[in-house]
Amino acid sequence: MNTEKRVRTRFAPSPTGYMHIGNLRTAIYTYLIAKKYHGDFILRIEDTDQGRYVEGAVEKIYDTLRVCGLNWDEGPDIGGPVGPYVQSERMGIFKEYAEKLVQSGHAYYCFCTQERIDEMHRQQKEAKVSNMMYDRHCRDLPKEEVDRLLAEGKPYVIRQKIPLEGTTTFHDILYGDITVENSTLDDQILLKADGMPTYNFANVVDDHLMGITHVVRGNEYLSSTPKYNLLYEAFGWEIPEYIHVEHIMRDATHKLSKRDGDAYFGDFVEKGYLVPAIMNYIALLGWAPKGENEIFTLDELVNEFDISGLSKSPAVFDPAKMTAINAEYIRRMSHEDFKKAAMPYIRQTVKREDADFDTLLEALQPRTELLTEIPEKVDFIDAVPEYSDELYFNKKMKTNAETGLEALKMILPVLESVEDWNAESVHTALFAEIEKQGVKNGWMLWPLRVALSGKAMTPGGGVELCAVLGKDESVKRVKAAIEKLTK
RNA sequence: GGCCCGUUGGUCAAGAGGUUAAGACGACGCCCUUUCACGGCGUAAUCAUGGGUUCAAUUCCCGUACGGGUCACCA
Repeated sequence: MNTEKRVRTRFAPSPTGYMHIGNLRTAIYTYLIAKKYHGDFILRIEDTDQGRYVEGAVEKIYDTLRVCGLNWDEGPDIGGPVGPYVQSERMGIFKEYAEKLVQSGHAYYCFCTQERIDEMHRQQKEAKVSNMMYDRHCRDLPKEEVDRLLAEGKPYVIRQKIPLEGTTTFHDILYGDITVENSTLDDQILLKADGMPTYNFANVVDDHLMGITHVVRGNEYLSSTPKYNLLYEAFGWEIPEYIHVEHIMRDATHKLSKRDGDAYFGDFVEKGYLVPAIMNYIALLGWAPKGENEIFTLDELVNEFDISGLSKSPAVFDPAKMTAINAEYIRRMSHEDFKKAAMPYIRQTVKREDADFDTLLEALQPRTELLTEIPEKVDFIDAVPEYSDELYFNKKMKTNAETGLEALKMILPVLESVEDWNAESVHTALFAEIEKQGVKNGWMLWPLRVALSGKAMTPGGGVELCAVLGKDESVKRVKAAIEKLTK
């Protein structure tokens, strides 16, 4: 990769809705390349399609990029030396450059009506034309004719005049040289009838004017890149380095989709994924680090990232792997951070104030993969849910409702006798009793867990639950369980 | 359909003309453990396919299959 010049990359989304996860990944790679080489990361809004503009979408882009820590050095909101950074505010520029191209013979006015184009497409389809392109009807209109139509005020577009013969080769850092026959390239529209540029044109002009050195974008642009190169050549501009990244798939044949609720950044935040974990995982989808570590903060990624680790084939999104990474992030949180993150979820099902939340959080943290699992995990704290006596049966512990009753009757006086109530004192007292009775730990503690929680799986065992619930509540629950089993 | 791109375990993937073909997630098993986890240890599982080139190919070349992308006054 050529880094002689100051590296400048850009993320150029269209304000057409929410932030797609694939788009976000492109933003991450784009950011990383800029930062890795101490260059500039630029945000540009490509809103040249007046019809697709979505209210609030620009703010959504800002918000997402910000919470992800992908801070831009130049952009619509903060300005910069080569603004404006919103394409609709640059209309005059594009028209001027399109006309330059007409003058130099690399583009031409086209007065074809939409009806004529539609009819042409219809006929091409009927004739089963394999490569449907504009038929170049206006390509060689005499100058006088063009001037006359222009003077009449006839609507027009400006099309790129692709060479009829020869080939065009472009270079991609990942894919190497790619060559195509010019005869397969369409005389694409550069300037639309409404005076707005197409993406294909605006993109080239802006990337040049903004001094972009490395163009990072989705692989769907691979096939139009030869046309971009022809444009750069027509202008006599230096061609940037291209890095096309493959798509993220739901499975081998489908892209992530809106319908499955797995396409947007916000979907995952809602599902309880931590933002750094999402970033970490999607960075890994289509890119492999050199070493064996897989957990990286954004800053660490800046150092670790290397273009050579990018993949040329599509990657299937694996929710299980992202969950595992999320769990790793949760485990690595400090107690305080976890508390801050988890309490709102605990509060969804726990209203009481007198529980020992620190003990609960300690038990919860290594058992939590997704924050959204928490409410269900702690929903027994306010009150024991309805449960079946079957729960007392545990093959490994050799317990059942009968032995459970026996154990709980032993436990009750022990708990009542504990003075200074905490996990340690309860543990000491209970284990003394276990030894005294000569029973297995589980024989005594499994029923305690059930009695306290009405669940087979809880954050922590009987001892921790005692500590969490407090003496009065624990004793009360054990008594209630004895009563329930006695009936 | 034309053109372009791709194909290493279930998934993400490293890798190199000669390797026991990494690692992670997942699965399974064992250990630890008062459950579930966490942690530890281990097992199974991969070079799409047919031809070349070569002493040697999963690695290089060609074809085939499969998959993806693109063929808009959308980006």
